[in-house]
Amino acid sequence: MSWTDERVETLKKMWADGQSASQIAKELGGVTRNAVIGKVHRLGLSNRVGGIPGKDDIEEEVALPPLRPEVVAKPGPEATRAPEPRPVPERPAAPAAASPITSVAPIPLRKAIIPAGQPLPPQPSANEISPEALASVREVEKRARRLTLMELTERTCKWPIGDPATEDFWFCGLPSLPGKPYCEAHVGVAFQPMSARRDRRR
DNA sequence: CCCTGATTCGC
DNA sequence: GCGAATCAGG
Repeated sequence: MSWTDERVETLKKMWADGQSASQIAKELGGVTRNAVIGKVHRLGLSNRVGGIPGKDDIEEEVALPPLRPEVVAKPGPEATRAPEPRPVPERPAAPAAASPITSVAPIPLRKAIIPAGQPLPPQPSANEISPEALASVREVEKRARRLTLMELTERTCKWPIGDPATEDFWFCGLPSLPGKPYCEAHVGVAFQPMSARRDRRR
């Protein structure tokens, strides 16, 4: 595979959108994440500064020695770094999600987290969940890995637990079922046959 | 162990 | 220019 204009386009778009190199590599196909990263650097759209700059952006080598004017005015053949104040792709500040059990808030997990085609975490009311599944879920949640949003991968359960408005919030994080966004227990409450829902519903 | 981006360097 | 290998880190 080669970097056709179209593929580069996809790369740029996804990178700007905050997708990881490996995700982009999967999407494109025929390339590894290394290839993607390499290309990203060559394209000069590397430093994908996204969130809080942290503290120090100025580094020793460039910032320390006050150069004389003539020295400064004469950049080498390869001294052009695009100052480019890039617009930061909006970050999902915090998922305005709530526990599926205790609340009915929507969950804006963006596509960067949930693979295409996956349904968003449902918000079943308590009376739509079988007592068995409910008990099972609560048991599992005690053993949840308590991952943060950033720690989620395609293989971790993305079921939100707790109140996102507080520190008392995390994601299940247990191994997700292959092809599913949740672990076994959470899949149990997330995916229910229509018939079962109808029977249980009032 | 899963993952992330960054860098190097032979091709 | 390309990207595998490697590095450094969460």
